[in-house]
Amino acid sequence: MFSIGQLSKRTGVKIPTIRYYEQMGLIDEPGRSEGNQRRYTKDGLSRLSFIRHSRDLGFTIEDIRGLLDLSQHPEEPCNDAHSIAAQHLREVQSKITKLRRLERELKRITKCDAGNMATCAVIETLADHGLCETEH
Amino acid sequence: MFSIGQLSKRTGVKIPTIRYYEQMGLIDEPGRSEGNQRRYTKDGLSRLSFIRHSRDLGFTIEDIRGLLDLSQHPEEPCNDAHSIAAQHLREVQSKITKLRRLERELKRITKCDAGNMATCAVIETLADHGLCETEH
DNA sequence: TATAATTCCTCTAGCTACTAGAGCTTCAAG
DNA sequence: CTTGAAGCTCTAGTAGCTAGAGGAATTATA
Repeated sequence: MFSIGQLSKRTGVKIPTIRYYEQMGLIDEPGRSEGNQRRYTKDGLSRLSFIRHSRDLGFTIEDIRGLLDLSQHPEEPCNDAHSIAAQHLREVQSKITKLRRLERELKRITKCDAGNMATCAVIETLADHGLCETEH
Repeated sequence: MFSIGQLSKRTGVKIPTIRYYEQMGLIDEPGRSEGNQRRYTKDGLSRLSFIRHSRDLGFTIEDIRGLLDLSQHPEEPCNDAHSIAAQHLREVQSKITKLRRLERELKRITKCDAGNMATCAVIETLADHGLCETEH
């Protein structure tokens, strides 16, 4: 049996976040001590680790809800789990693409070495969209 | 003089967002028609374009507040504008790095072709952090 | 066993940057 | 002068937490 603090230390999930997940229905309401404090089992620990790990990989709460459901049915085919992960991969890739475009643009405008605002490439570019090299 | 709708069309910023920026103090309260509707000048238009463009480049509202302030002082040196942009560039680059790690991990786990949940790499990886290839 | 330090409880509100909707008023065209 | 589009204010909701108030329970030390 773990207290919420111990669970937090073992999983790296902050205490208020654990309570938040409980509220969102991602984890079951655990048992309570006589004094009404939460007491977790190993099952609770592994479920929370699953959630933590999924969040690290950037899955949304709703994705995780689905993945958790799916993981409860070991005999079923795992197409659904795959499509959630594959969809997420596409989102990640599209974010990367966008950020790389931003990076290029920011690199370009921060290269400016004008002395003052009036001729500063940063300010000038922001003021005038026409100076951008790429669409965004 | 533009109505809020015209301003919205010219800048691509949605109407409620324009009002939101006003509330946040990013743009000045514009004049009003006799019937209390907002009326914008060219100055308002260029300020909003500046904001729009900055948001496209991923600057936060607070960053933009700073950049707008700086752009009002054309005679001053532009070191501050640069450091805001350079800092933002670093943040973008760090996001890219993280996302690339995620991408690698997601690619790996979605390659799984197990038939069912019990042996599915997606579920298994999420359940057991030890199976990850990289830290995240 | 008494007390002190720590942890835990619930509840509410705040963060970013918007977006949506209700219910009402004004504007512009015909 | 009517009608439909556009505008007004205000409130609340989005994701995923985080912070703080005010109080109760648990654990460690004396």
